[in-house]
Amino acid sequence: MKAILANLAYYLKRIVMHKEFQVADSRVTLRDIAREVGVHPSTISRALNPATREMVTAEIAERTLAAAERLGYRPNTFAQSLKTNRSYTVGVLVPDLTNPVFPPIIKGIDRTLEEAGYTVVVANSDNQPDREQMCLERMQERRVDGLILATARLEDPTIERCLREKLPFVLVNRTTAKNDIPSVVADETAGIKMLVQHLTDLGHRRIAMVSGPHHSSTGLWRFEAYVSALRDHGLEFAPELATQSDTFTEEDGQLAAARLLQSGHDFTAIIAGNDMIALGCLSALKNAGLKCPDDISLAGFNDMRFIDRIDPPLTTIRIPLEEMGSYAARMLLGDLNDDPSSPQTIRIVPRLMVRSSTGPAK
Amino acid sequence: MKAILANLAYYLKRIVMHKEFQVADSRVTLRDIAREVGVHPSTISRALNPATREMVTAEIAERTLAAAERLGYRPNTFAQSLKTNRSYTVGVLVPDLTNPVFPPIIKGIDRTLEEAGYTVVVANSDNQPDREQMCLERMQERRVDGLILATARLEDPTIERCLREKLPFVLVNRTTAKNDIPSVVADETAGIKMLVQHLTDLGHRRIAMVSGPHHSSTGLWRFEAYVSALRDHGLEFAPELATQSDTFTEEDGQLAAARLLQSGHDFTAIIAGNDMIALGCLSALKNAGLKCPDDISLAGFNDMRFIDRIDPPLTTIRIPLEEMGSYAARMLLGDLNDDPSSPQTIRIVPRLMVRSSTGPAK
DNA sequence: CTGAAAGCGCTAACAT
DNA sequence: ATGTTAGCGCTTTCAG
Repeated sequence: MKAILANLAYYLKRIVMHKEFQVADSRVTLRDIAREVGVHPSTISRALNPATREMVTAEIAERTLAAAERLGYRPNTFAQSLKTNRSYTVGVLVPDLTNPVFPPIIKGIDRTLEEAGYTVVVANSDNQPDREQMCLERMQERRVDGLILATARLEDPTIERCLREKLPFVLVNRTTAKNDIPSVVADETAGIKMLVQHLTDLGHRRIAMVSGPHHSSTGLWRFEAYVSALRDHGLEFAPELATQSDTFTEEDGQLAAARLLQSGHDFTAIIAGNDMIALGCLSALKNAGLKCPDDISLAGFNDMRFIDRIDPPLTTIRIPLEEMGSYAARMLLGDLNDDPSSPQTIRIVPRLMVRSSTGPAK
Repeated sequence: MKAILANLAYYLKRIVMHKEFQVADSRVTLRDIAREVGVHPSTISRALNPATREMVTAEIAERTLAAAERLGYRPNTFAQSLKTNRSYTVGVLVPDLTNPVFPPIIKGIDRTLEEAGYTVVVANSDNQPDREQMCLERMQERRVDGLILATARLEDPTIERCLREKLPFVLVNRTTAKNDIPSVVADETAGIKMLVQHLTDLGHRRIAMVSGPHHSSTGLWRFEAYVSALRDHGLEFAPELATQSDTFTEEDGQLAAARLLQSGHDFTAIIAGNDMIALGCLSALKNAGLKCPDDISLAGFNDMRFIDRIDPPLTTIRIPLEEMGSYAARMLLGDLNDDPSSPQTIRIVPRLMVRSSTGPAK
């Protein structure tokens, strides 16, 4: 009796659906396959899941797979997630998608995570801390299994929150002051050293810096590396030659460089906090009637796309961005699977790219 | 093959899923709030949903909201989606995230959809049709409510499939041959006309074109617009001056431009299918020992980021990319809400950006 | 090896 | 206005 009612309900459902969706959404469920194969839905579930497939007869497994294929079965991820409490979704938070540094990182993350069966959800914070929190909130609502943050500041409330809420997460590109969170970053010190070496080789002795904001690791550490690299070369650190850009953007880079130029101090080279800031420096130099590299040499950091096509092609430090993203993804996967061998931090060694924006000191 | 790939992803997922997972997730449910407030869970559900809030007493609504806040309640989207069959997720398919054209489009989409309560999932097809199908399959597994495709070719199996499966979707940037699908694209004809006008104003009579691949609307239509714009100016279309780049990349653009140059035909200007191809043309010109714009003028299309910083700054056609994305998102929202007033197609009028890559004809 | 049954957290039709 | 009830589709004990 019960079974009859159940069947009746089923057919009624089909009829209604036929009308509403016009076979649009062939919502095939386990039960449909079960009916086809002539076994219980839970058996179908077992047959479909490779991890439990051995529990069923080879013959049933085969017929199940065939029927699933034939009917165009697609597991309902909501039901799966509701049951297992796993979303197979990872959130990625970036400060600005239109900054060419991030797309390759995302690509690397996506590739690696996709292979592991995860879906990536990218969110743009537009460099605004409150938007960042909003994004995080949404990710939590979406019940992401983990997060990859490319937005880290040295003191970072978003990270504090992830820690507090015990969300598995890793950092990429930037890290925190304590650097105690799994992260994949470039070896900033090594990169800056290469740059200083390159410039001193060209005869530069008065090297200025327009660093990124010191609330981010890439801002502060590159600055500190600059100071110590100068010392290594027996050059004195002159505070008046060090300026800080408020953000990693062309605009603020230009402003900072303009301040530096207006100060009247002399120098023959500038190291910029990254390529974006370098672009700003270039504008400032142009406005001041200075030629690069004839009057002032200029170097950047990141080797972002197209930076070799600008005028003049920029000498910079290449970071394997896609690889960095891929590492971060693997690290997070290690986290999610409680793999203790997963490293706590990776520091990628960068490479000097010499181009035309640096030349002999005047 | 398609099915095998789809299944593979599924299996991989399942294997990992087998592992245990313990999260310190403060899983507050409706029942917890119900207990606090002293009413039935369904009342809480009604109080929490703005659309049904009027069904409950103001006092209970208030206490519910307070309790939800206090307990840190977060609705379980899986349960909601399972019940309502709505995921509030939209998929966006792009051919290449590292092409600077797409991030602004995505940004516009994201912004608009986020406001409407949707989450955006971006997938990268890397210009590979089979990867595109895989991405689509994943999106369907994720049960996206709709799709925005930036990958359209004139004849497009992915689009055919969306149509067949009755997935709500719109196109952005590119469209299909029949152009019968809701889409937001630039007015390619108007853009090319501006370019031809600009070049003829500068005295150019022999204008070549390195178009994008003719299997995409942006490739073919810009080419056709070029032919007809020449006619409008009383210039004869010379087939030997028209080359096609296999893809919208620097590399293929360079190859195509090199072919054009080696052909020995003379011309004084090149219109490139887009800015990426223009970059390739620039390389080809350089390799041929030709100076731009002194020997040959060059123009692109899209006005992508940084194209004004290259050497020489490129004359091109500006498309409001973020706006385009935003329009596409609104269009899809109209679709999802069965809004009949939602337009079927939007053609955005672009703007000529004159820079230094174009000059008087020799 | 397979079936039965429970239930993940939520919504919505129905009942009061 | 609120409670009751019945699932959404799946996984996973527990029986047999």
